[in-house]
Amino acid sequence: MELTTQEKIIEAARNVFTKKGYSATRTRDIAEESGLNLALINYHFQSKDNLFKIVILEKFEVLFGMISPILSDAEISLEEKIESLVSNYTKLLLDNEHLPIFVLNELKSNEQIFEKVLQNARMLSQPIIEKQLKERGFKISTINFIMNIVSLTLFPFISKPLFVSSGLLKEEEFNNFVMDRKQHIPTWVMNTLK
Amino acid sequence: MELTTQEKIIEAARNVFTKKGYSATRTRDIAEESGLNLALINYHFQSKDNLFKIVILEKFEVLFGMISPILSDAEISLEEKIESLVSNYTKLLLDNEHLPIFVLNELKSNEQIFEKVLQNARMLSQPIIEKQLKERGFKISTINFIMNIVSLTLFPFISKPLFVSSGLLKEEEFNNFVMDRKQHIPTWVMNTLK
DNA sequence: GTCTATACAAAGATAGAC
DNA sequence: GTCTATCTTTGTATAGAC
Repeated sequence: MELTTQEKIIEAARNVFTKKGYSATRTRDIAEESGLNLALINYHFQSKDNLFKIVILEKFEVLFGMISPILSDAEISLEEKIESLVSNYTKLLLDNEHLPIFVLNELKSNEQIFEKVLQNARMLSQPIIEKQLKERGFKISTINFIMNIVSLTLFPFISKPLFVSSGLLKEEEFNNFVMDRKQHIPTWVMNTLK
Repeated sequence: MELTTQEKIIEAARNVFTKKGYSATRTRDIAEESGLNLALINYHFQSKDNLFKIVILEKFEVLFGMISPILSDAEISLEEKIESLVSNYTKLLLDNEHLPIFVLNELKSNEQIFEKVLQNARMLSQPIIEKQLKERGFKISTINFIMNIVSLTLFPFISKPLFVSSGLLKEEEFNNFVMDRKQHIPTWVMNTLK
């Protein structure tokens, strides 16, 4: 548990940025959270912006890096792909509730930051999925197939504050709610293919 | 087209807040956008915070106000309810792309602001839906039913920057993409009920 | 009601001692 | 590498002239 100063700053930045977003985060918050002096942030990372880029690219990778390896593996069946995605995302987001809205919100206003990552084109075209859908005689487009899986899995986390505040869902029921959905989503998605 | 100064400020505030969020918005941006003097914002609305509350509550109402009237109407069948929600949302969001991520992101950090609105409990419990689902012998819970409709409809707009940047979807195809989904979502949702 | 000018506070960045 | 103190910029709010 011997973190260097740089690692301490990054770890604190992860917490604060993810919770409050770029603009609402003050470098002073990060200094406090890390227990370090304010000046050290600029000493090690030059600017708030630099530090933010490191954090957001890392979070982006965590959130969307898993999609392509799973989808593009020809050895994995459609059913297993859905199960794997839903299961991995549910697990990830139960531990990182703010992650999707953070990344998607910042992506909206900072598309240029992500260009480099996205140029690696990890998500670009999914010929394997297309082939698997075709072989089974399913008419749905690849993009709709992916969109449906991700929508049904991620959106509950994004809209949690809404459903909780409205009383439709209780805070303490939420974990059970998404764990229950994890079981159903594969069936639901397969039913959209017929 | 004779807008009062107050209306001009609110209109400008709507644009800037929705696009950039609360923290990233400077009152100077709103003054510029409205073509009015900076001092007028405080004269008419006392503070940035006050102005923001007006805008966010209004947007919240626009975004989620339509759900309950549709769902709680016993005269509307399940199929028609889904079609109506999907259709209304698609239309609304095609003209207000930033709306859902804006509201959901701010809701995350400002739940207290919405308490008053949510206490009206327009979404609180949906006995009609429950009855309709039961009558038809569908086993799905009310909350999953609502969540699925909203997820499949709203998430594409929230994740648009991601899919566009990744190349999976082209900017100019997006409108057609969601219009096409509008046709399919009712069928998909009905298939989750069986 | 509206504007100019400015006060005041907060936040990012840096200089220089240790 | 780290800290204290400080500079500069930016953002919110207000005073006072018109």
